[in-house]
Amino acid sequence: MPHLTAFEGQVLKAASVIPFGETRSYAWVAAKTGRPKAVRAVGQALNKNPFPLLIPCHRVIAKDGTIGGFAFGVSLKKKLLVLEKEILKQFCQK
DNA sequence: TGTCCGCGGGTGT
DNA sequence: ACACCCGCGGACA
Repeated sequence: MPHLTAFEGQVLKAASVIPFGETRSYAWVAAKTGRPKAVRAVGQALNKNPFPLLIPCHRVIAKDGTIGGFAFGVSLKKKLLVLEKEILKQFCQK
């Protein structure tokens, strides 16, 4: 747990709470941190993404549903979202 | 849709 | 203290 600022901690915390197969907006995360207008700062925090494997940062997308960006590539982010969606579907069927 | 501006926090200088 | 970066959001045309 490298030196994270309080704000970054809040962001990561909020992001880690996002349920599997679901998505939230940057504004949503920002609201969770108590800084509703700090959406850009949220993006920066997620971009740094100290724990890519622990934080579902790919579940955080823009409010209009578009992918803002992703540290490992937007295409991968899309794939991950689709993949989770598919997996979730499998669980519902079986 | 496309453009523009305000926004908060982190980091470098 | 200042400037610049950033995975945004909302307003407006």
